[in-house]
Amino acid sequence: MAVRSEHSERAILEATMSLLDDQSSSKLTVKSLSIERIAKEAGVSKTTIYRWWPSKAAVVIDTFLENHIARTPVRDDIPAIQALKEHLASLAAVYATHEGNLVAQLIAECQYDEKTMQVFKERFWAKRQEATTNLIRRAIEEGSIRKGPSPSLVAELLYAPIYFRLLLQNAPLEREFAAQIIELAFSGLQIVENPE
Amino acid sequence: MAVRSEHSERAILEATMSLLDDQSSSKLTVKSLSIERIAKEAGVSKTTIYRWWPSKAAVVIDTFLENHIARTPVRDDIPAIQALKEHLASLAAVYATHEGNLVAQLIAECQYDEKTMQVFKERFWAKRQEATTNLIRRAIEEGSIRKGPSPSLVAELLYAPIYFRLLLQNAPLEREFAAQIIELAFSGLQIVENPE
Amino acid sequence: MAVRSEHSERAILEATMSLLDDQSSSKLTVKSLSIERIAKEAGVSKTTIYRWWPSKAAVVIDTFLENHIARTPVRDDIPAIQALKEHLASLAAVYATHEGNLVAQLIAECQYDEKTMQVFKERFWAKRQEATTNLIRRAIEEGSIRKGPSPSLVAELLYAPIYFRLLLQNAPLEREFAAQIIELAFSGLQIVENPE
Amino acid sequence: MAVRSEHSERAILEATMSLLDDQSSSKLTVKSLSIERIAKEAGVSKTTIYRWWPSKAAVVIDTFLENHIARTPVRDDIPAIQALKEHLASLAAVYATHEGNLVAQLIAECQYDEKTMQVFKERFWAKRQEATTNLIRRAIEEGSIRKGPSPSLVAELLYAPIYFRLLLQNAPLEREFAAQIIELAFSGLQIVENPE
DNA sequence: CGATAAACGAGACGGTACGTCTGGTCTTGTG
DNA sequence: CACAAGACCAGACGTACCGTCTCGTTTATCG
Repeated sequence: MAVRSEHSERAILEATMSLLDDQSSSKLTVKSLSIERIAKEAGVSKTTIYRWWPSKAAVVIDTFLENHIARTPVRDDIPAIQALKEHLASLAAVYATHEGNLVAQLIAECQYDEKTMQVFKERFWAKRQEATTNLIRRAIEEGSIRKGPSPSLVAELLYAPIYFRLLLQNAPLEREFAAQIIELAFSGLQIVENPE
Repeated sequence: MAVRSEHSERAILEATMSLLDDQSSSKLTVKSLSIERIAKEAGVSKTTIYRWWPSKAAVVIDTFLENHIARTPVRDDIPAIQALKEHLASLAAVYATHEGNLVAQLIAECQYDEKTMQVFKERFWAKRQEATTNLIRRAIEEGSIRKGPSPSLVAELLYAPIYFRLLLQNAPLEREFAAQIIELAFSGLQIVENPE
Repeated sequence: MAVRSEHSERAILEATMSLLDDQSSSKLTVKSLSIERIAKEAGVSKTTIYRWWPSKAAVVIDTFLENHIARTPVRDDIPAIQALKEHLASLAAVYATHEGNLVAQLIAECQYDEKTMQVFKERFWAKRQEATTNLIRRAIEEGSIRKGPSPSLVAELLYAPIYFRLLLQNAPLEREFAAQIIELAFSGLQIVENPE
Repeated sequence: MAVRSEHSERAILEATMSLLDDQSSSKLTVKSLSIERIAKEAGVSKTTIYRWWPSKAAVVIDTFLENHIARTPVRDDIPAIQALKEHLASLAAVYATHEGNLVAQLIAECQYDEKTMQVFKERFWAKRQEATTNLIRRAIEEGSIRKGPSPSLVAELLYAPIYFRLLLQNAPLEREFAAQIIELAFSGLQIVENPE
């Protein structure tokens, strides 16, 4: 009834991170990150990795996702509307880097494997969704967003374009994109009757 | 001066489609679809596939993407606002089926390979983007959307949530989702000053 | 620290032998013996073969060459001259069969690949050359061959015609051919002055 | 009723020769000389080659074999014994070069294909055998070789060692080797009883 | 001379095998 | 007795040639 070796775990996560960073420069991908490479780099046997993680993606998630969440926080010490703007802008900024690639590839990995999708949703999306929905709810309470629309729907309307660009690459992800989205979503598309 | 064999091409596309459909039920993926299998199924040599398609993804794109575009048309014989609603609703409906899975996996494949992304954008996205941007432009001209915002930005705001749900699966894709998005985007999030 | 699987090795050698024998009848060749076929026949993955043998020829050598050496022995329990005669005769006899074909094809294979030649020389020729040179040396010591000529040169003079016929097929290899060669080589071509 | 295009034939033979010479330096082989490559190099279609030659080896034979025969002639304007010595020495010299490699590889090719062997024997060996047997016969008539042994057997005894070294590479082929063989074959291995 | 039949270049085709790679499982011996 | 080391099966990868097979397009007699 031996127990997970702390040393091995650390070695594996560190090796994974180091490989992902090496690849940062040379434009390589999560796909090119094999369990064999991680094992070799970590000085650990493949068996050990397979024993504790169900898939390569799970290792990657453990390696950097929490980190990623920390780097794009949803602040609750400032007005909600401001927190929203900052958060979206920081998302756009971070996703424009190699880290964005990793997230995109992680999402890609999820399309192929139900279990990975599950893990991804539990470890990443659940937290995000909760935080952002709360943020919108707060914005409504603070009077920055009108009452009525469901907070989670609003969250989707605002967040989706960021991920859309991340994954479809129809245009580069820039900081201003976040502001444009917010502005457009706030003012709406409807023609407003001339009130004069 | 020989020329592409129509027979082979048809066999390849049909075999691919048949494999993708078989896999529909058994929950297999584009990833598990190998060129060798397509070749065998089509009674064709691998060489022939490699001669005409640069990658597995390209075959898949040829197999069903045009079809997919045809099945979710952007009509120009009806008012733009109505065409927009119908188009988004049909997208949501189609992406709720196995076909949605295929598109999602295709987008996933693109995250791993620059060339595939290129092909995907040329064969799929370019058409879509043009059609939808034109649609928004027409809606503005027809007076259904206020002047001002860039048509392509509007298109992104409206389309993104559909793909967001397709890829992140944070909630099921339903027909009504399209309507909700449109309604929200039109009315906007801003608190409107009391006009009277 | 795992180690070569005895089971796999045996399976591979047996499969190879069986394929070579099947081909014996239908006049097929070492060339038509692919690594893929051996792997399939042996129920083994290609990787395993490539792991332990550098080339197809190396597998074939391991499969039958030692056997071949054993079947055409150089005896040291009888007078050297007699051992020589028997050995050459048995060589001629064996090379007249399918086994001769295999040896010829192995030598052919060597012409195309330096490494294969190396392996062949180490595993086959080194042993043969040593044994035959020693045999000649013993014959000299026993007074059956005159002192003077280098034993290895003598060995070449006697052996070469056998391989010559094996490879050039200018005439069938028959048992008597060995005796003819020996007789001719012993008596020499020189005109001997009448001594009376 | 068109007829073999002289231009194509020349182009094919020249392309083959050029490829063989290119490969001379980089230690490549007849095996690596594909019909496709010859066709491309010659600016000719594969069909044309297949129409006139039954195999790659046949092309190679046409390309350089006659040339090779011309370069190692059996002279009949000098005493047979001297012609013999010169011929064997020139064989050894030529076979020590890249040309030797080509001959060796041609002989190798013959081991795999009955038809190629046939062509090789007709185009190369028949001529050689006739010439050399005649040479020995002449040597006997001139009194340089004792009467008795069959001329063709003598020819084999003398020639075989050259080809033996060419194909087995147990030692380098040097000019002196020819002389050593002749000397040994002439003096014989027998112990000569003290005559006086 | 104009018809016609062959030889031609081009190159697509179904195949076979190559040698490499990765994934995930199984085995062995060591600390 | 958990682990590293790594052998194992499986099977896809993309490439190279094979020999066969249309395709039009020259050529070059021969009727």
